[in-house]
Amino acid sequence: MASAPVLTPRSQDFPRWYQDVLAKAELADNGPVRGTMVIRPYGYAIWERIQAEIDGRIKALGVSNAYFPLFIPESYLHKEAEHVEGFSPELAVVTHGGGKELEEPIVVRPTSETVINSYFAKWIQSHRDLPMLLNQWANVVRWELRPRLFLRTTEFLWQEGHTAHGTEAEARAFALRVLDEVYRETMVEVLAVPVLTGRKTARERFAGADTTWTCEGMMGDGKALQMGTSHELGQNFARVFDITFLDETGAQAYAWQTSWGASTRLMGALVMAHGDDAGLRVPPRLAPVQAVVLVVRAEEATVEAARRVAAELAAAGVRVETDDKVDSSFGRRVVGWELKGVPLRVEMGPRDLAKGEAVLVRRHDGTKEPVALGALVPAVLDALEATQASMLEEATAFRLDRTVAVASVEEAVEAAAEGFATLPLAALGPDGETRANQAGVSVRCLVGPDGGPPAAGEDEAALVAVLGRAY
RNA sequence: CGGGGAGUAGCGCAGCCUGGCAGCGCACCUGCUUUGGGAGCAGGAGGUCGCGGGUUCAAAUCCCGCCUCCCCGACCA
Repeated sequence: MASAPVLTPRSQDFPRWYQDVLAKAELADNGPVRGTMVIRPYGYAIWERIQAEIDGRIKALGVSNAYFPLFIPESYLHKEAEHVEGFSPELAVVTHGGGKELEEPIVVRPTSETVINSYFAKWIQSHRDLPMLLNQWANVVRWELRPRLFLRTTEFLWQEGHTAHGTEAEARAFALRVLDEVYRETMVEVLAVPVLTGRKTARERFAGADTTWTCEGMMGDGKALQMGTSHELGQNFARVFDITFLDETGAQAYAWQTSWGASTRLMGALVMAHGDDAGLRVPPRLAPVQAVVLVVRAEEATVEAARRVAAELAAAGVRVETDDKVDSSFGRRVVGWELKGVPLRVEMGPRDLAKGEAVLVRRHDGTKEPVALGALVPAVLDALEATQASMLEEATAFRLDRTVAVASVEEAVEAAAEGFATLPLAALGPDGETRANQAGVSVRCLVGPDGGPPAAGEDEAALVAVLGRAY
């Protein structure tokens, strides 16, 4: 029974396909105010899983969660020159409260360096107070010119980590640990997105940072997405917020700081890195629902058997749901679960039961296999593992296939139409970045000769620039 | 902010040129038959035609002004 495609085909119109997926997988809707977003229950369930994975890794580094206010005195933003310059154009400012005009305008946080550091100044007195390692889960507001659900919304959810250290070396090491052990690991191991990690150029780095480290993913259309950043703030904020401490020798010193964040943009990355023409595909380690037990027909024995199977799977640690909504047709329900990207379906009908089997269907590649009921639990566990691995392999192969080593900016611009271009930093030259930018291509990050983040003291001439079009 | 599209039922659209009962597909409700890849038939419900003004006996349609959304670009997590 042929029918119209469920979604706009990805190859036909990628942005349209993206929006179709968000709508039909019930991830998000536009909010009533331009650029705002409603995250629907299924989308939020995925976000909560992302949060849990990131939060656990943050805490493993010894960081504690805290919460700072949404409102920031405007004057705070002005203390750090580059910071205010970077964020001023996109601030939402509150000028009235309680029916009266405010004496000092209040800014809705675009990020929280300023408030948090004003408290760090209070809390840090001695080298014994260091390192101070805090994180908060919060919403922030940036008045973006061109909003796009999950990728660039006026209000978005994220975590922002803020730390203070006694030495530059310690701060740098911490920023890099976050980049690797929190972000890269979550993105690669959980989201199955093989991100590149590297350093931002001066032009691309965070407003107020000395160095910005980034995770860059390749989306299904070959464009790059910045999925998380970790900044070395040097002593820039310490100087303006007066974060000083007495070191072991009794000398007064400014703290060295980092900040780092990852946001609901990761939801966009998930869709664009793994989605296909049938909808979303969620990697098993991330999926809020890893398997759905699908009752084909409404027969009592089938429903009972399905419930039993679901209970066994749940007992084995699988996040499982039972679909016995047989007042919808089988085909409709299948399409619904495919749109949502649930990794596995266990289909159970009277024919299967007669044989003592169920049909195990993998969303990742569409393969179906009959499995004896007694062997279902291990089969599901295996299929989840295999799917996770295949998704990462597939995304990695895609990125490699779309990455070209080039020798000039012109070649890089050409290659960026399809994906990434790698260009020796020496060949980029002093004005190469500008020329690439004019062609709609940016330097996503600088990597060392081995492809990872450049090591401390690495010869700049040996670095490689990764260029691409970006979201 | 520059360029390009579009606002008509929950979603997708036709109608507009040439003014004359506001329509189609999907979704929704009821009933029956169905259910192994978006079921079929029958009967229903649902509308400030983006907003404001103007022309006219009469405006979704013509005129003026405004607003919003989407896509491409510059900015960004």
